Formats: sequence, C-alpha cells, structure tokens
Amino acid sequence: MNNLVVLIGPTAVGKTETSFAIAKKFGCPIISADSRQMYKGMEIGTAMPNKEELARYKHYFVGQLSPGDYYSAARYEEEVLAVLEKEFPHHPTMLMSGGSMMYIDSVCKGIDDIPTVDEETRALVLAKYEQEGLEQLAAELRLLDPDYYNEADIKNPKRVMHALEICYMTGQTYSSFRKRQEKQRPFNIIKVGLQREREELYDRINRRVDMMIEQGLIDEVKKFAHLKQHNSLNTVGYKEIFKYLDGEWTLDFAIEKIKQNTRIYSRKQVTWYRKDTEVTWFHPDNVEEILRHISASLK
RNA sequence: GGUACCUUGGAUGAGUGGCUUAGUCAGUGGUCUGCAAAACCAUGUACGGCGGUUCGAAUCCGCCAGGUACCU
Repeated sequence: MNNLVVLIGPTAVGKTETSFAIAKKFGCPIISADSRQMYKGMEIGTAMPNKEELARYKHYFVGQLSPGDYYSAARYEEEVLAVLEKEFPHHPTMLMSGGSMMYIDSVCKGIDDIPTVDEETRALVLAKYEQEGLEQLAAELRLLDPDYYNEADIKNPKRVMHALEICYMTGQTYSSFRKRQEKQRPFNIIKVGLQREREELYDRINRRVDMMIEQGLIDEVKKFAHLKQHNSLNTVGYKEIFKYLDGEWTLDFAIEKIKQNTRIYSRKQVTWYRKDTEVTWFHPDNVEEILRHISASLK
C-alpha cells in the first residue's frame, strides 16, 4: 500500500529539518503544506528551504505562485492528490510537511465540492458588505440559507460573505454543498506531530525572527510594497514591516510585533491539532525515534 | 523651597458620588470546509497609601509617597 507521512507542528518547531531526515531515509520528494511558502520571493519571511536544500530534496508547492494568484485549500487538495498519483508508483512512501492546518486537513480528510466563486460575485458581495454592513448580510443569509445561518459564525464576515457568495452564484443554499463528509483516501496516512515546550518554542521563534532581519527581511518585504493589499502578503513578518516602511511603526516595534504575532500563530496551530487524535507527537530532537515510528507504521 | 497638575488591572486609556460593566492591546482558552500566517469568539472587578466627609467614594476633603511642568 502507499503511504503518506504527514509532518505537522507549530511554526519554528523544526519541521523543515525533520522533513529532510524523513525524505532522506525514504528517498521521497517533499510536499510542502505551507500556504505562504507557495509564493515566489517570500524566502526569508516564510523560512523557505534554501536553494541548496531545494536542489537536494525535490519539493512541491514551494515558490510557484505570484502574490495576486487566487488559491484555496480545495485547490490544494486537488493538486496534491494529482502529485501523489504521479509519484506513488516511484515512491510508495511520500511526505507532506507544513503548518497550514486547513490545507493538511483538506488532503487528509477531504473538502466538500463547493463551486469556486467567480470574480463578479466576490466583488458584489464585498461591496455589499462594505456598504451595508455585516448585519445586513447576515439578515440576508438567514432568509437564503436558514440552516447555515443557525450554525454559522455569524459575526465572522468571511464566513457570512462566502456563504452568501455561494447562494448568489448557484441559486442554491450554501448548506446544500457543505456536507462535511470525510473522504476515504486510497493510501495510508501517518500523522507525525512535532512539539516543544512553549518556552522553548517561543525562544526559537524570537531567535528566528532576529535571524530573518539579519538575512535581509526588510529588503525582501520592500519588493512587495506595491502588492501589500493582497492576502498573500497579509502575512506575519510582512504586514509588520509594511507598517515600519510606512513610518507607522519603528523598526524595533515592528520586530517585536513579528515575534508576538508568530507566537500567536504558533498557538493557533497547536490549538487546531490538539483535538486530532490521529497524531503521534515527538520532540524534534528524537529523529531516530520518529523514523522508527514511521517505519513501523508503514503499510 | 514654592506653585500647578497627575497617580486606574501586564500595557494603554475613558470615566465620575450609587445604575453588574469603559474600550483597546497583550496574556490565556477556543472556533474553523475556499485567499486560513486569514477571519472570528470567550475570558480580567483595577482605581498609589492612610485618614476623613457621606446611607454610599475610584470619584469630594486632608495628610503622606511617587511622578511631571513651571517658578525662586
């Protein structure tokens, strides 16, 4: 049977290094599950593997998108499955590694087939939201899709807008698409989680941010100054430097904020996976133990 | 030495004699099916110290401590 090793863990925990050890042992390419490393030119800020590492280990989904490109978890699911189908004949054990929780879940559990919203509808709903406000949209959702309205996070503009977009575009309710049914995968999934004590992790985060600054994060961010309105640049490490470049924050303050926001992000990742009972957790230092666990779990 | 002003929870910052309560940020916990490093939700009874006035003071008065500004 084919196996997909899924390596997860909070940012800066040490996934990249561990992924190399796994890729080396099983001789497989690495499928990155990082929603920001997918973009070109964000090497420093997203702690992308360096050129030499990318040359040594074949990576998928790294540095291929432009900041303005639309992307989604659903598209990721589709593309990863295609890669797996292509690679499994040569590499019966594949590795996916990254911290984008929803992307990983979309591959492991599947995501419902909901139509992609077209530009016009997106713009229409966004304009409506800006002009009429969230409550108005929510009221409309209650009429168009009462089922979803009752369980939705009605204070979250993104959720309300998306549901409404689907209703407008398809003439059907959002809940009629949202089955939330887990898909069965034709391969064995081995979830390996990396964790560290919080203090240890925070310390690594702080040091990594300082290192990014030394490596030239500010210049990297400058290249994107004209694109900062894109969601892909609404990213820790970039949004704070933009504020510095705009004169809104001092550099020291911006750096502190990057550290702080990275810590917050890492906590959200931990929260997301805390309830996932399929994950076996390890300290990143225990490489041999991790490799043994994987070998023992192969089918 | 004198005069004036200030002192609120980890930070910031409103408030004013009594309605349970500012707010914001951080911290902590959580949600999660299309831009997810996103977005959203929950959660803190604090008013410098000691007296006094009052039915009741963080709010008024006095003294003390600390701070800021100006004057000599």
